[in-house]
Formats: sequence, structure tokens, C-alpha cells
Amino acid sequence: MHKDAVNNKKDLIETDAMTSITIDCVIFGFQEGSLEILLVKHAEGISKGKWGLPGGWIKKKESTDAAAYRLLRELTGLDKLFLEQLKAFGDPDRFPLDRVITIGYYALVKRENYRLKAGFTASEVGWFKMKDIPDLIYDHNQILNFSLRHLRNRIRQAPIGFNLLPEKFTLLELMHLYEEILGIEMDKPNFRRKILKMKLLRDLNEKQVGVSHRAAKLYSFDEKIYHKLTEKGFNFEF
Amino acid sequence: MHKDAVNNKKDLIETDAMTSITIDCVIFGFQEGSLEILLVKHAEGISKGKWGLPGGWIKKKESTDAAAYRLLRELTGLDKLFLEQLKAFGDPDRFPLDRVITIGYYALVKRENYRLKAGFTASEVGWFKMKDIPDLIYDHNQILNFSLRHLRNRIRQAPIGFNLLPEKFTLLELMHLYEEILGIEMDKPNFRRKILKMKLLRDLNEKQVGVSHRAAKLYSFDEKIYHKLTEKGFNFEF
DNA sequence: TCAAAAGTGTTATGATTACACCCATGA
DNA sequence: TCATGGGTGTAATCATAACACTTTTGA
Repeated sequence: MHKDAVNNKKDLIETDAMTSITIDCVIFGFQEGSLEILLVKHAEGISKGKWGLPGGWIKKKESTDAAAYRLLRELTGLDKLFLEQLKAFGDPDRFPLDRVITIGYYALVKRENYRLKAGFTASEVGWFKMKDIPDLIYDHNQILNFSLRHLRNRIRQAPIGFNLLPEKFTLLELMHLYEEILGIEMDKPNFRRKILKMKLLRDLNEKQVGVSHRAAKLYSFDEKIYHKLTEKGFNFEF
Repeated sequence: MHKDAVNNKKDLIETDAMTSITIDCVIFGFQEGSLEILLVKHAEGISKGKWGLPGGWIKKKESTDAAAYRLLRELTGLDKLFLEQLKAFGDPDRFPLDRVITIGYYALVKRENYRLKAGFTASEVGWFKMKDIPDLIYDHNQILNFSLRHLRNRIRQAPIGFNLLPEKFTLLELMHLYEEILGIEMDKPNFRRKILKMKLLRDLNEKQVGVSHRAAKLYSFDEKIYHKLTEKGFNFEF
């Protein structure tokens, strides 16, 4: 978890972590049609009681990517998730006590897989819908806004949206994901045709069960198909 | 200029700069139809004689963006140029002597404006065509490759290519810029129509002089027009 | 007059959009 | 049987690509 720098400088030196540079991570989830973010409440230090992005320090012998993966694993228990760097945030006043540059990451998780690690109680960690995001510590609102703009671009250039959905999903669920993230309404028939024509989806020959309407076909996204297509010059553009 | 970390640690503390974190910058120029990169030769330290990206340290009270601007000004004397952050490069072994994370930037300069600052002789600084890039210090080849991939994406999403051209240019010069950066051939009539339909260019009612063929109209890119269009929901997509 | 690049016109093809409509299923 | 979402069809419009062609100018 993110802690205040000055409190822990001695710790850091002893635990062999980098000083003056941290990782902060925007973790996106998708539940009941809403895009959500995982936030943590700070239990100590100058920003006690305020919510912020999960973050932490980078070990001396660890890449920044590995540090971000480690932090996510410590927080969520998930090993396999989508993670990419956003950029470094380097305003000299972003952190009030000292000069600390942070490297922003964003992750996409399947909520079905997500379990909070023991040691984190409900009051310390929580999912927030976009419209309910509170005032966050330091420049974390700014990092969050950047990550959302970035996600909106990325989701139209590369097939990464699937990382937010369960393994098996319907075409309409996928469309609702795009509508929610991009903040637009889409046409169902046109969406179906467009996404199917890309041939990125594996038809599972399965149907929804227990729904009170005609059951929809289930699909999964197969990374292997995508790589085969990109090698041939295919380019995902939504 | 970029120096070896350990040699200068004492200097750094005295000059109030951040330790363990640097800036490196890929400076793109466009000359005679070729995309070029500005490299500097290291005069001292463990990588003496090798070429690398221009870079340097971040002052304690200076944002990373401001540090990058300062380094470019020191190197080129240019005040106004296009500059954007790429990302942080944080492999633990990227720098052989110590753990140093670097924040990569890329800049686009108009070669017509460019003058080397006094103090840099021709042997210390040079423009290299893409196909002539030598082995660079540390992970600088990796940063360079990343920046080129990034530029290829960015130039198709936002009208930033103009920053590589003179203030006044012809449509064919603009097309050749796109062809060179993207590594593709384009159709002249179609390119003309597409770019003109966007209404991003200001028709200067001027023509080329001294060319041994029909003189082409000159255009300039007007950021004000672009901002007015983006406010209305216009989106540059090439 | 010729080479070289400027610039216009035309047509085929494919993508996008908007919207009407039928199908399957549980409550 | 009705509501709900699943799924197909179709026609208009727009963007793209390929390429033939005319225009202007200095050497």
C-alpha cells in the first residue's frame, strides 16, 4: 500500500527500495454495466482517512513493471492480469512532503476472478463507480483522469476490453462495455457485424442459461487468433 | 549532456538534482525527405566515444517536463518545440553502474530553426538517418525504437507532423513526410483531397519560387483552426 | 518541347449508418 | 401472451483506392 514517504525513509533504505520514486496503479473493473476503479484508504500518515490509488515502492533490483505486478499481486492476489504503464508523473509539488516522482500504471481485471487478499478489510479497499470517485490524495485524481482518457484511446486501437469481461461473454455484453467506457450509444446490429467480421472471437457453441429471454451465444477472445491476424497485417481499429 | 552517474553523484547533491532518475530525449528532424535523430557523443566516463540520446538530470524543484525543455534548450537553443513524454524506462540493469530509471521524451523540431549551441562541435553532436543509427549506450536503442513506434501511431491520430516541416510547405512535402515516417507509399490525388477536406490548413495564397516545374501552393498549419475544430468534436484520424 | 511535379475527374468498392423486422424464451 | 433481448435484412450514404488525365513551369 501507498505510505507517506518521510515516515518510511529509514525502512526503505533497510528494505533496499528506490527513494523518490513510486508506482501508482489505476485498477479498472467492470460490474453490472459500470466501469469501476479500485481505491485504498490510507490508514496512517498525513493523508489518513483519504482514498487514493494503490501504489508502493520499487525495489532496487526489480524493474518498474515487475514492481507494479508485485503490488497488484499483494493487493488482489491475482497473478494474471492486464497491466500497462501510463507515464511518469513528475510535478515537483505533487507530493507535499518531499520530491517524489511516480510512475502510473493501469490494470484491467476480470471481476469474476477478483478476491481481496486477507488483511484488507472492506473499509480499507473498495470499488468506486466513475461518477462516485471522491477527492483523492496528492495528484491521484489527475492520474485517474489521464488513465481514463488513455483507456478510451487504447480500447479502440487494440482488443484489450476483453480483459474486463468474464472468460465467456455475449456480443451485447461486449457492446455495453464499449458503450460504458466510451460514453456513447451504439447500434446493436451494426456492432455485431463489425466485431464478427474481424474474426477475433471464438464461437464457443454455448448459450446463456437462466436468462428470461432468448439465450445469447457465448464467445471468448482468443489471443492466439489475434496474434495470427496481426502477423498477417491485421489492425484492430474500432 | 548525459554523463555517467557515479562520476557525478557529488556534483548532483551540490547542484540539487534528483538522484537515480534521468531524462532522455529522442529529437526527430526531417531533412531532404529523411527522418533523422539527434545524437550526442559521450566525451567522458565508461561510455566514452559512444553515441547516445541527449539527456540529463532533473532538478529538485523542476517538473520532469520542465527538465526536458531545459535540456533541449541547452542543447539546441530552441525555445519553442514540440515535446511529449514517452514513458519511464525502468529495467534494473539498463544502466550498468547504478540503478537509474529514465523518463523518455520525444521532440519534433523544424530543421530550418535549428542551430547547434556554441560549445558543441560537429564531432560531439550529429543528425543520423534512421538507417544509419549506430549501437547506442545503455538501452538507448530500445528507447529509440519505442519512440519511432510511438511517433507512427501519434502522427496518425493528431496533427503533429507539421512540427517537422517548415512554417510554409506544399501538400506533396507533407505527403512525403507521412510516407517516410509510416514507411508506406501514398496516392497523391487522394492524399490532397483527404487533407484538404479536413480544413486544417491555411491557404497562404503563395507559391513556391525557383522550382523547375509548376510551382505548388504553400500552406501552413494553424493550431487555432485545429483547436476550433476539436472543440466541435472533430477528430484527426489519418 | 520535354521533364517533372501540380492539380482535377471518374469510377468501383467497401465501410458505416439508420432502421425495420422476425425469433426464442421465461415469467 | 407479452416483455426482453437475440439476431437478420436492406438501402442510403460516405470514405477509400486506383488510375487516367490536364495544367503549369523552368531548363
